[in-house]
Amino acid sequence: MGTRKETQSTTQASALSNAEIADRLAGLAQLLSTQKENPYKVKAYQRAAVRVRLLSESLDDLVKEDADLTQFPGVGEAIASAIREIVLTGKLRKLDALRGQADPEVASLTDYPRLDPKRILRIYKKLKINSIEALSEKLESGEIESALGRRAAQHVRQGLSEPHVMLLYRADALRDSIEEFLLTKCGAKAVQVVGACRRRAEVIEEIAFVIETDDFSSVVRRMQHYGGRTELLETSSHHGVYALAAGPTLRLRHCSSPDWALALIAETGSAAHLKKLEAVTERVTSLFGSGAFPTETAFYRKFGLEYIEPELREGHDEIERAQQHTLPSLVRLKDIRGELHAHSTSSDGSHSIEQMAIAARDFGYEYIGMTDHSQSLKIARGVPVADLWKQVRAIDKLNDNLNSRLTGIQVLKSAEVDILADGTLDYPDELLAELDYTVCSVHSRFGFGKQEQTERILRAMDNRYFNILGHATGRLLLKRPGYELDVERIIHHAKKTGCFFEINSSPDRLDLSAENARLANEAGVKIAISTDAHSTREFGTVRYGIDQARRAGLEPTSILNCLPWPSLGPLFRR
DNA sequence: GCCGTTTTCGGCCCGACTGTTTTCAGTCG
Repeated sequence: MGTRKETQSTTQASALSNAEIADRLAGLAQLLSTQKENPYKVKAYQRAAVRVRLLSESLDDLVKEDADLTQFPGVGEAIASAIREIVLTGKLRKLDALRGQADPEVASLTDYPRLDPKRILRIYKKLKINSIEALSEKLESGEIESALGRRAAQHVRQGLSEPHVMLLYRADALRDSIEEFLLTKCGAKAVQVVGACRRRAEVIEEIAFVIETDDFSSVVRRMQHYGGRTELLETSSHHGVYALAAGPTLRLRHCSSPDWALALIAETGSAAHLKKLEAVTERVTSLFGSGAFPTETAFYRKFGLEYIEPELREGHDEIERAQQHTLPSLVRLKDIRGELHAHSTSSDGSHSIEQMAIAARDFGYEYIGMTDHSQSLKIARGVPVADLWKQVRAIDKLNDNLNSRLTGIQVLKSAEVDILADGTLDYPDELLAELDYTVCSVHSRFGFGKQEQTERILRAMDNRYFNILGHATGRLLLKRPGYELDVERIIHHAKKTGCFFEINSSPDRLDLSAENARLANEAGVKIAISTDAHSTREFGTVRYGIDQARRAGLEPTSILNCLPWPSLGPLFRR
C-alpha cells in the first residue's frame, strides 16, 4: 500500500507546492472536526483544501507577490491568512497547537488528510487499536470490512493510499488548465490531448498530451512549476511523466509537426487497440519521419481502414469493422432532440417546470420530460399522488401557454417512479396511465442479493406502465459499486416486454456503462441519453452520456431521444 | 469560515429507513 509521506519536513529549501498547502488546510479541518467546532467551518477548510490542490498557479509565488488570495472561490480572509502563514513561515500555528493538544492517535491522522477522524476513532474503538499501522493491518486482514462493513473499509483504503484516478469531467477541467499552462507558461506551440481522455474513458489514470515545441526540455522543466511544484517522475528527449497532485499522472509526448497525426494515432488508442491495429498496419512509430500522413484519416486510408473515432479505439471489434467499412456512425450532440429525465422544484430540483422547459428549449431541445421523484422517496421530496395529479393538469396548461407564448418546446408528463422492494411501482396504475411515459428506478434496498434484485426489476418491467429503467445498476463511480444484477437477464426481459434503458449522464453515474449499453444495443433495446438534470444548468452534461454512448458504438437510430416526440411517444405505449 | 439576483447576517439540503455497530450512524437523491 502506498502511504502518504510526511511532507512538512522535506521542503524547507524549495517553494511549497499547492498540494502541501492543501494538506495542511485539510489537516486543520480534520482536527477541528474532532472538536466541538462549527461543522461549516470544518467544511470551509476542506473545501478550500480541495480547491487549492487544483490550482495551476503557484500559491507560494502569489503570496510572495502579495497577491489577493480571496480571488479564489472558497478562500476568504481567514483562510487567505492561513495560506500566507504557511508559505511565509512554513507552519500553521493553529494546526500545530491543535496537534499538540490532541491525543497522539488523533494527531497522527493529519498525515492522512482524507481520513475522517470520527470514523477512524470508531474503528479504533471497535477493533481496540490506536495507530495507523494497526489500521492498515486490519484493513489488509479484512477485519475492518467484516466488523464495520465495506464502506468503512473503502474509506480507510482511500484514505491511506494516494489517489491516482479521477472522474472524466474533473479530468477535463484539469486538462483545460494544463493545456493553458503548457501554451502560456511553458512555450508549447500546439497541444492535443490524447490517451484515455480523448477516448472519453469514464475514469482517468493518466492525462496525456502530444506537444509541438521548439524546446521540449524547457517545456519539461517549466511544467514542474505547475501547481507550485509538480514532481517529474521520468523524462527523455521526447517525453516527460509527472505525478499530478490531483491524482492522475501527466504524460507529455514531444512531436514535430509532420508526425503529428501519427503521434495522435500512437498515443490515443488503448494497448489492446494498438496491438490489433499494428497487426494490420505497420508499427506506427516506425513511420515517424516519413511525412506521408497529414491527417489520421490519411493514415487509416493508406491501410484500407475507415477513420476510427477515438471513443472506439479500445480493441473490441473496431479494426475488423474499419476494414469492412461497417463502423457505426456514432451519435452526436446535434442528434439529440429532447431530454427524458429531469427534475423540478416539485421534488428535489432547483428550478420550476417552466424554467426547466425554457432552458431546455434554449439548449435546442424539442421536448423535455419532467420526471420528479415519486412519493416514497422522502429525502428527495417525492411527489404525493394528489400532487402528481395536479402536476399532470398543470403541464397540460403549461403546454398550451408555452405553445402560444414560446413556441418550440413540449413538456412531457412523466415521473421517476421508484421500484419498490417488492417490484411494484410507487404510483397506482390509474395515475401512471395519465403520464406520457415513465422512468423507473431503484433507490432503496441496494443490499439485496443478485437474484432478488434482478427479479425485483423484472417484476417492475412487467407493469405495462414501465418504460425506461433509470440508472440501471445504481453505481457511483469511485464511490459505490452498483447493486448486484443479472444485467443480461434484464436486457432480455426488456426486449421481451418493450422496456428501455437510459444512459444517465451524471458524470459519477454513467450508468449504463459502455459495456452494458453495448449489450443492450446488440439485443435491440433502445436507450435514452438522459442528464437527470436537477437545474437549468445541467443539460450540458449530456455530453458525458453521449461520450458513453459513442464508446458503446451507438448510432442515433439506437437512441430514444434522437426521435421526435410523435415517433417516440408510441414506443412507450405497451 | 464562506458567501451574496434572499448581499454584511443567516444560510450552509434533509428525513425516513435500515441494520446491526443495540441506540444511533450510515444511507438513499
